[in-house]
Amino acid sequence: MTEPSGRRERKKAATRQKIADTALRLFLERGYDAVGIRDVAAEADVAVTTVFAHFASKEALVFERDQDFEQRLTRAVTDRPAHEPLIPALHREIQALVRHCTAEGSTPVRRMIEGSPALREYEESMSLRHAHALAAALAADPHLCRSATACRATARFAIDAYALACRADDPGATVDEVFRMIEAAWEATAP
Amino acid sequence: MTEPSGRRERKKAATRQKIADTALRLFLERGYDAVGIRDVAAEADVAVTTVFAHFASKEALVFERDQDFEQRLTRAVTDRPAHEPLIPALHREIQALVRHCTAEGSTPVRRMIEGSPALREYEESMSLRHAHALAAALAADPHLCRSATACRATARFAIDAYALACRADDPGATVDEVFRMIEAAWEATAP
DNA sequence: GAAGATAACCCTAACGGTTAGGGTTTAACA
DNA sequence: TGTTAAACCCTAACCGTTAGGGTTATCTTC
Repeated sequence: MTEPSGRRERKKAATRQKIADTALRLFLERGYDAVGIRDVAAEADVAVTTVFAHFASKEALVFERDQDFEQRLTRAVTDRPAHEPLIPALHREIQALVRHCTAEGSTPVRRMIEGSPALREYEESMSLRHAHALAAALAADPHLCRSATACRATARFAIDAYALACRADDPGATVDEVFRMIEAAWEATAP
Repeated sequence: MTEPSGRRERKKAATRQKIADTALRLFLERGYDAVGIRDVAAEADVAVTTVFAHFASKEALVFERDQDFEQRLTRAVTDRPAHEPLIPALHREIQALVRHCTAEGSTPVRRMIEGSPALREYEESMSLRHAHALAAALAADPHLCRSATACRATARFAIDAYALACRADDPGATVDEVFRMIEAAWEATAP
């Protein structure tokens, strides 16, 4: 996003990118479990320790792109036009995120994730973090006078909608249907 | 549950119990991360391979008791009195499960789980499995004519209620509040 | 009761993700 | 220009987990 100015930062970003690209390529070529961290490091021509200096775990190599997920979610709430109701704004953003995750080129990656228990678990734990962040954003919104429980539940429901839709036959329709439920649930908590 | 008849089965069950007890004791004494599988095995006086013959992973040692969770959930749906509405039955069972998980003696275990990312992740992935099973039970119920999406979403919402309540200040009230939302969401899917 | 069959267990060695420790280069900057 | 610190490297290890192959105790069948 932000252009790195110094040579050092540029080189660092290049190294990171090379590792991520190499890893994803090898994973897709040979399968996630059949590729070791040592393979990735060798192919990217860096030391194993360098891989872990850029990525917290082997699984993180796969989800490299999804860093802004959390930010997009919370901003959909905090940056929405004044007086716009919450649920439609959330609905729209989740819809967009689902489209991004079910786009044409993402299919092999999704299949890989679904095929590896470790990756599924990792994705799920990311979702938990996202739900926490979203719940905090909801609780902080001055226009929404709801209990902490209502905020936390709604945040998890929204993440559920995303998770279900990414695996559904008709992702768009799934988001819409689950958000009809979320809308009703949210209304039921009106003070 | 079922009394093992032969000596072999009794000895096997005893070994399993000894491993689980030893593990939980050591974990609580020294902290989950500070205790290795080799420590548990040595203290329980068995081989490391024996530990993994009884438990699929280190994390599974902690959740040894919660095997019937899934069965209780699905049975709350399938075995409920004819014509009893779904949501109250689910509500009641989740309430009971939460009480079980927040009971007096469970506090140190909960603190340990919350303190270890590995355990939190494992618990979350168990929850996913439970949600799958519950969704299947809902989809199979002839009295509930709802879409697969509605069943899956409701199942996840119910699991969310459990997860939120286990970590809440007032677990009972949290279950009640979230189930008011779930009730509304479920009604919104009526055909 | 003796003779297999087999379940439960043991040991050793290894694999793969991950980290600690400590060294070298190179961009950044005073 | 010299100093600092970030990025990187190597080696060796830790830890969860599994494979391979052996020993003992229980079960079963004759």
